[in-house]
Amino acid sequence: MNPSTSTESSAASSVPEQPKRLKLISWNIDGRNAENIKSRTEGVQGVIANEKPDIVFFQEVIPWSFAYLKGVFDETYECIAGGDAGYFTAAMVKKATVKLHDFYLQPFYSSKMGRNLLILQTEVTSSGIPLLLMTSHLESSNVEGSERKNQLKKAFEEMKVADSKYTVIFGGDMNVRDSEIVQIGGLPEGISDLYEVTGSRPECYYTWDNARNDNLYFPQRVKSRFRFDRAENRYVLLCHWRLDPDTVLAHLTNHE
Amino acid sequence: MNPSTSTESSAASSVPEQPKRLKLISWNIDGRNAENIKSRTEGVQGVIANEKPDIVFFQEVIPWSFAYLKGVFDETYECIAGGDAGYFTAAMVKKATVKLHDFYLQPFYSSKMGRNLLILQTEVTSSGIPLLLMTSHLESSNVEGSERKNQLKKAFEEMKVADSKYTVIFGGDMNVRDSEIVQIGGLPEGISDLYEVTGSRPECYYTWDNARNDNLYFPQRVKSRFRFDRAENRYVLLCHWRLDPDTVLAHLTNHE
DNA sequence: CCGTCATAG
DNA sequence: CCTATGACG
Ligand SMILES: [Mg+2]
Ligand SMILES: [Mg+2]
Repeated sequence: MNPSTSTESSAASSVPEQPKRLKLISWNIDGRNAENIKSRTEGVQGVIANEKPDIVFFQEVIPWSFAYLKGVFDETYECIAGGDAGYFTAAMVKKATVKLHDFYLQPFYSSKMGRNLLILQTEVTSSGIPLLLMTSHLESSNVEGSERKNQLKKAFEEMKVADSKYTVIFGGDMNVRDSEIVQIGGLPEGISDLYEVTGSRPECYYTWDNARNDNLYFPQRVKSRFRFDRAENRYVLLCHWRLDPDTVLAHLTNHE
Repeated sequence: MNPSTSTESSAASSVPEQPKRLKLISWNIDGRNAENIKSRTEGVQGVIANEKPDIVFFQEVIPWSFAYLKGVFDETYECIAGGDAGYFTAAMVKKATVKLHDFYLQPFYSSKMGRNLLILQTEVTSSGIPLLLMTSHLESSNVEGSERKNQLKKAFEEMKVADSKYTVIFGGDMNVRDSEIVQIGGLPEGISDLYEVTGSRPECYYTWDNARNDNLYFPQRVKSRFRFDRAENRYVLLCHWRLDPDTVLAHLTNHE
């Protein structure tokens, strides 16, 4: 059991006075699956408590698990939910290091699954660096590729039009295939993928691996795996990232 | 009603003494549809008689229509069938201009639809230019993309390994999407697409258009269209092609 | 939230 | 030989 994307950043050399690091975790905690939801959520709590990330992006929290995690972390983190029924995204920012100024939702109007974009306007407290945080759980399943590509384009558009003061981080469960990125014309100018900019290390590639995670069982001879969970970055000042392969264990997220 | 791909070539300038032109037609004549099969096949006959192509690639001939067309054109064309049951491909080469030396089939072993590759070893009579002609009707339907891509790769391989004396033309109903070409890594080095090398004229793009051809009716609000029919070329001497938009009318092939 | 297949529109 | 949906492995 592990979050699917865990990264750390350091500030660019133009702000050398305090090489501040930020730790980011993105994690689909499989709220669509009721099985062991209590113990799995306790496991999530344990990882967050150990890792002490500055920023957390969740997908598939449910009302119960959001209340639980907010109950645990309310003193140390701002906890923001992207919905209040079914399953939805959430974001947590560590009060000690990141100042939350505002947050809002951008709906995906043609989503059949109630998906949206959760956006937080924040600031790195120590340096004053403005940070726009975005997370989403894009339309699931291969057959919804067309809707998903539209959602991804809208998210990229949101990154591009953000105030130029912001370093923008868009991370989450994008359910996206590499071929779909090609089909929408690749990443827009100025936006980079954290897996790629950290050297495309093979051990960090798969974030959803049906051979390593039995949370969802499909009776296939050859198991499927994808890089569904990603983080895209429009950087202004924060730019050195490191991807942690141990916490990129294939959505290991879902299962305890 | 029109063939989907009609092209003419002229010899490269290195053989200037006789700027020989060749006319090629590729045409899926919709033998999977029994409706009006007789009158539609007579329509095919009429177009071939008018256009007098040097080379014809057919897909979806059936035993009856092959016998009919061979009966009509046997004196002026070599008529080769790629099968003898159900529906299959066929090729015709005009005896007056193209010499047929041999022909053979390459099976697609994992085809669920009995598809294969029909290959003719020929020679342009006037110039002696060796010409390898290949046609196929690659696996149909969107969901068979994986099988179809394998078939296409095998066909490209066949083009690449052909004796270097040959100019190779592979034309037919490839049922292929542009994205699938990208997924197999694009056209191999040395192979070019006749639509592209003739300037990618938009009026020649769609060869299967459900809005312009009611042979197959689907109750969709927005009709689909694709460039299913293509011709790929590994040229040695023949290299100047012209695509005829009037005969590229969207598989108009199928319907009279 | 996989890949494959069948069916309806 | 389209797209959308749902069942099944
Ligand atoms: Mg899930
Ligand atoms: Mg057909």
